[in-house]
Amino acid sequence: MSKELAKTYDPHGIEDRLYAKWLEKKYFHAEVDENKKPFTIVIPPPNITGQLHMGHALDNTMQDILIRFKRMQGYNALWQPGTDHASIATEVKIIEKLKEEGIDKNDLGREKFLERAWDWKREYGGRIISQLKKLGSSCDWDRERFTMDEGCNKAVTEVFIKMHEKGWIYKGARIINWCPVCNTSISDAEVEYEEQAGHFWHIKYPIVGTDEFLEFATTRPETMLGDTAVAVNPDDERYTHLVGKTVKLPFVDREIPIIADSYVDKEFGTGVVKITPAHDPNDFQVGQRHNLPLINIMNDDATINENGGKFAGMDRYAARKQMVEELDAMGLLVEVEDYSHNVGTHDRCKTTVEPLVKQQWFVKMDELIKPAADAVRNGEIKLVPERMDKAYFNWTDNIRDWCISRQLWWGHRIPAYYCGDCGEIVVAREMPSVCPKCGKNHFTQDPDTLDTWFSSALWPFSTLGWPEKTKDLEYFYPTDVLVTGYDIIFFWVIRMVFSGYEQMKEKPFKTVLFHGLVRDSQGRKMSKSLGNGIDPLEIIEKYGADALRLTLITGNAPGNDMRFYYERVEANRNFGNKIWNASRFIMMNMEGKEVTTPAVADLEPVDKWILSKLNNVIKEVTENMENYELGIAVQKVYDFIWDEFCDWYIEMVKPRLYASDNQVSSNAALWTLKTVLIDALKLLHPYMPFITEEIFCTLQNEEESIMISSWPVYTEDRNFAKEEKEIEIMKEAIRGIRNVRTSMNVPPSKKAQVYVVSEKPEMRAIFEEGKLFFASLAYASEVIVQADKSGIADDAVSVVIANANVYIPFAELVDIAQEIERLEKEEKKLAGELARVNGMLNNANFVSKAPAAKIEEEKAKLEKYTQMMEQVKERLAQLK
RNA sequence: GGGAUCUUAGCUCAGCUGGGAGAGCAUCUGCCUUACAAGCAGAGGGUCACAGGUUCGAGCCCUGUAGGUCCCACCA
Repeated sequence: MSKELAKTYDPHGIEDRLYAKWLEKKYFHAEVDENKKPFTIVIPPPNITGQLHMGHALDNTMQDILIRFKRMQGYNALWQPGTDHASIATEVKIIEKLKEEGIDKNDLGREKFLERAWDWKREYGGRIISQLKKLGSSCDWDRERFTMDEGCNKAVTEVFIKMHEKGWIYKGARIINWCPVCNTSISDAEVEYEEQAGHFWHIKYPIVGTDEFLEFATTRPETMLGDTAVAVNPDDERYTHLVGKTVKLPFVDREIPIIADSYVDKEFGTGVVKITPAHDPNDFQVGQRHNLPLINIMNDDATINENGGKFAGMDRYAARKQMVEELDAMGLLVEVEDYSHNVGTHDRCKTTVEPLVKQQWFVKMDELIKPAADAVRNGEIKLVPERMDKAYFNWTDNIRDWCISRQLWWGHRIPAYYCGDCGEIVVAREMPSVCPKCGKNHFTQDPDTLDTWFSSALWPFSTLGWPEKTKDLEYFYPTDVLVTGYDIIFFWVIRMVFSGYEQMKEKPFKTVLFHGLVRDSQGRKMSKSLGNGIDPLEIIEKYGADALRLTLITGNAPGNDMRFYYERVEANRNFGNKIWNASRFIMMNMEGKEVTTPAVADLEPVDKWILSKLNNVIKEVTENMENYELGIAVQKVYDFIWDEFCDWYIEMVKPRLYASDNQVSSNAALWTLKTVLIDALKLLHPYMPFITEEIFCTLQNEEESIMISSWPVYTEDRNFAKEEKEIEIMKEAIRGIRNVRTSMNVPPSKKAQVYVVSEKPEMRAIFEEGKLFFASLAYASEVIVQADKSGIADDAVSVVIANANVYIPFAELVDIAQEIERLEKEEKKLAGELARVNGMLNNANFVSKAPAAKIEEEKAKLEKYTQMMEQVKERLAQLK
C-alpha cells in the first residue's frame, strides 16, 4: 500500500479537501437520464439573510443522508438547492442597516432601496450556501436557484394571472392583520398569540331618550371611536326591550344602534358587546350581517386618524389612557379590572398587531384547499410522523382566505396596473400600453409586493423550470420527499401542496419528513436574545462535520425535539476515531500482502459469523432508512462497527494475522476484514460522508469515491445461521470467563489453563475449531477440549454454559466459599428463568393460543436452562 | 375551549407491527493487551407517571387521573 492514514483522526485536514474533490468530479450533479429512476428532494430554501444554525444543520443533514443513500442505491438523485428572498425578513435587515447610515427608507426611494437589497443579496446570499457546503451537503449546485430569479419571477406572475382569471385571486376590503412597525399587512399565519396582562375596562354608554345606560367591558377602549353599534344576544331578556334603540357614543357624538346578534354570549360579562367593524374580525362579521358602516380610526402607524376627533394624531395607547381618564371624569367608567388575555403579535417584530380593514389582495382558499386536504386524507401524500396529519387537517378544515399583498418593496411586485384616468384594474404580465376601458395610457403598477410564501409555494416546480414544459420537470417532478420542521407546516408545506395540485395537477412530493427543534442542553429554544445558540460551524471546526451530523441524527425520533449536548458530539467524534483506527489496523496488516477472495470453504466460522451479521445489518439498516427511521438505522451501524466488528471480530482474528504459518487462514481473515469494513463504511457514508470517503479511498488506493459506489444488499449466500449460533456460544463462554476473572481480581497478564468439557461432540468441535482466538480472548495459556472432567482439579473455577462446562484451575487463587456463593447466585438466576418459562408452558391458554414459533422458542429455552441448572447443581454438590 | 405529544437507569433519550427492559454520558472496579486511554474488560443502577381494562402475554393497545411541553381557536 502506498497510501496511509494519518496516525490520529483529524477531520480538519480532510473535509474541505474531499468536498472540493466531489465538486470537481461533479458527483452532485444530476441530469435527466431515462435509464435511471429519479429521486428528488428540493431544499427548503434558506433565507438570504440567514446564517447556518442548528435547525438548518439538522434539516440539511437529513436531506443529505437520504440523497446520498438513494444515490448509492442507483437512483438518479437530485437535491435541488436555492435560497429565498425572504421579503420581510430581508427588508427589515436592510432598513436597519440604512438606519445605521442615517438613511430613511422612504427618503431613499424604491429604486435605490431595491439596488441596496440586491447588493445585500449578492453579499450575503452566498454565505449560507458556503456554510451548507461545510456540512457536506451534496446539493446539485449547478442548479442553484433563487426565489427572485428570472424563472421564479415568471412562475409567480404566471400563477398570479392564472388564479386571477379564475377568480381565485381577488382584491377587496377585508379585515387584515396590520403591523404598525413593519407597516404592512400580514397573513393570519404570521400572527403569534401571546398571553399578556391587561385590563378589562367596564364602560357604559347612555341610551338615547332614557336615563338608562348600557354597560359592557372592553380590552381596547380606544376602538370605541370606531364603534358603529352595540350588540346583545337576541334571546337575552334583559335587553330585548332595548333592541332598536340607540346609544350615544362619547367623544365623537355619534348615535349608534343597539342590535341583536347571536354572536354575543349572554353569559359573558354583561352580555353586551361594542361593535367596531373596522378593527375587530368578529365585529367585522357582525357588521356585514347588519350592514353597519366601517369607520377606520387608525393611521398606518397606529396613531388615531381624523375620524378620532380630538384624539387624532395620538398614539393608540396614549389615546387609550386619555380616553379612560375622560370617561372616568364623565362618570362613564364603571370599573377597571385586571385581565390576562391573548394579544396578537407580529411573529417577526413582536409588535401588537392591529386588525384593520384595508384594500388587499387575497387568495380564495375554499376550492384550492380541497385537493390538498384529500391528498393527505387518502394517503397520496404521506406525513412522517403520521400524527402531523391532525395539525394539517386542522388548518385545511378551518382555512380562511390568504392575504397575499404586502406593503413592502423587496419581493415580487403585484402584476396589477391601475388606469390613472378611469381607475380600471388590469392584471397582466407587463404594463399595458392602453387602457382597455378608456383607451388612455396612464397606468401605474400596484406598489405592493407578494407574501414571501407565495413564491416559495411554487418552489418544487418553479425550480425545475415551470411554467416552461421542461424535461427536468417531466422527469424529476413530483419530488420524492420534503424534509422540514413542523413549525412551517402551515406557512409552507400546505401552500406547496395546493399550489402543486392547482398548477401541476400533481402532488409536489410523496412524503413529508418532519423533524423537531434543536434545543439547548436545558431544553430551551436556541435564540439570539437568550444567547444560548450553538453555532454549527464552531462544532464543525472543533469536532468535524461528521460528528455533528451523527449527533443530530442519533437517539431521536422523527418530529421530536432534541437537546444538544457537547458530550454527545464528543462521543461521536470518538466513534469516528474508532473507525479510523480499526481501518488503520486493517491496512497495516494488509501491508505488502496480496489479499485474494477466498473460497467459501476457506472461511472460518468467525468469518462467516461476521459476514452473516453484516448481512443482517445491511437488511435492517436499509429497511429502516426506507422508512425514514434514520436514528435507528445509524444506531445499528454504530453498534455493529463498534461492538461486533471492532470489539469482537478484530480481536478474534488477531492471532490468525500474527501467526505466519497459515496463509490461507490469514488471507481469509484479511479478506473478511476488508470486505466487512468496506460495506460498513458504505452503510455509514450517508451519515458520516467525509471520514468514510477518506478511509474508502485510502483502503482501495484509488480515486473512486464511496459516494458513487453501490449500496450493499442482503444476499442469501452470506447468510450463515449455523456459524452465527456457534460463535455466540463461544462469546458466551468468553464473557463468563472474563466475568469470573474480574470478580476474582485476576489481572489479564496472568494466563491460565482453560478446559472445555462437553459430552456433545458438536460442542467440542466448535471450541476445537475456534481454539486459537478462544485462547486469546479468554486469557488462556492453553485450551483443552474434552468429553469429561478427567484431569481437572476439583477446586477449579467453573463457568456453566448450555451443554458445556468451562473449568479454570486457578489453584491458589480459588476461594471455595466465594465460589459456592457465586454458583448459588447463578442457581438462583436460573431458577427464576425456569419459573418464568415453566409458568408460560404450563399455562394451557398460552399453549393453545400463542403462535407455534413462540412456543418452540420457549421449549428450547426450557431445555437449555434445565441443562444448565443440572450442571450448576452438580458442581455445587461437588464443592460442598 | 379543541387537539397533539411527553412522563422508561443519576442525566439526555431510543424502544419498528404487543412475546424475556436498551444506548450515550455519568458512577464504581480492574487494565498503558504491539489499531485506538478519543481505548479495553467488567460491575452497579429501572413497580417503563398513576389507576383500571383488553389479551395466554402490555413499556407498547383502550379508558380515566396527575404533571410537563407544543399547536390551533380567541369571550368582546
